[in-house]
Amino acid sequence: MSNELTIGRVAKGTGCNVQTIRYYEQIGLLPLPRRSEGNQRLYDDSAVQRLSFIRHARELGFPLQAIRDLISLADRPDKSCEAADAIAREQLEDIGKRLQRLQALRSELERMVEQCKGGRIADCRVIETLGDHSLCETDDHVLPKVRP
Amino acid sequence: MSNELTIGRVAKGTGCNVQTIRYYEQIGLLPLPRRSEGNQRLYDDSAVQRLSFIRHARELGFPLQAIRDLISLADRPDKSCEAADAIAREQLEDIGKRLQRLQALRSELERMVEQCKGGRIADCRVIETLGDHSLCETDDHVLPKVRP
DNA sequence: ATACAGTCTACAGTAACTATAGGTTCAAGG
DNA sequence: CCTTGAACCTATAGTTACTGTAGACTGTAT
Repeated sequence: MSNELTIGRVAKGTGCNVQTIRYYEQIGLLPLPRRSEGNQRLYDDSAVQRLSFIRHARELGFPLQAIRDLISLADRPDKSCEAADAIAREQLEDIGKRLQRLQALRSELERMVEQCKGGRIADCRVIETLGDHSLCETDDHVLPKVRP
Repeated sequence: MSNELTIGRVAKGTGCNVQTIRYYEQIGLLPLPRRSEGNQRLYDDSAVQRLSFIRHARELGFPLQAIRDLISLADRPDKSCEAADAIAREQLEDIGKRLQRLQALRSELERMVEQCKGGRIADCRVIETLGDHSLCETDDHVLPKVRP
């Protein structure tokens, strides 16, 4: 069965909203879908998957340019190995930092929730946890490469 | 040592840029700092820490509203425990999902980089990795899919 | 046949910055 | 002191990534 879906079904299926899907098409992040007789967009499963990917990556805080890079890895398996490697490594570095900060924040929130069970919040250290610079790459706090 | 810093020093120290600091002040995310004779902002260490927190939380993809909530936890340790607990739990749930997705994506990128080392072109499954909805608990919008 | 929900394009509005213009402050060198 | 230039000030415009609205068209269920 070739499930062809309308934009509304795709939106429901991916958690994106309809306008966002059209926006992604407009900026070239999604390929132009085929249209029905009456000019309505019709999508297949690959579009649904790509859109899910974009949405999840955006939720993780990746900018659209990083997502474009990631997609290019998938779209161009014929790309030079060094180029793909460079993109993957750059993203990996960023992901490593995100993971560390998220884990630190989780620990801190877990500790708070645990204390809450006891009936009161003794001292809240969320700010300190995320205010800590120890996971930053350099001392002078250079912005990540995804933001040029 | 209660050193007073100019906005530029704070910007360097936190990795934010100067305009962003003024913007956060404008929208009430940062308290109004005291001013010098010549009307220039002067910050103390607590402002630096709060700003670092905001920056890291933003990098992790939290919207300013969630950050406001988190800050309110730190600012009012006398707040009702249920309210604080609710905010913390909500963020925790979100963080758990982010962590799983990031870890999945990292594994996939690591696998690709590993294949690259071997000199051959990796088959890329980044899209599938993050396209997967299995970590979405709000699966009611996910369309029927054949899964073993 | 007729509702009416869903889709279309085009454009305006929002969130969270980011950059620019045009002027003021301040610390360092002459 | 006086100058000079970097850093600061306010105000405003531009950017990214959406989100909402208006007014017309399509598709389907009674």
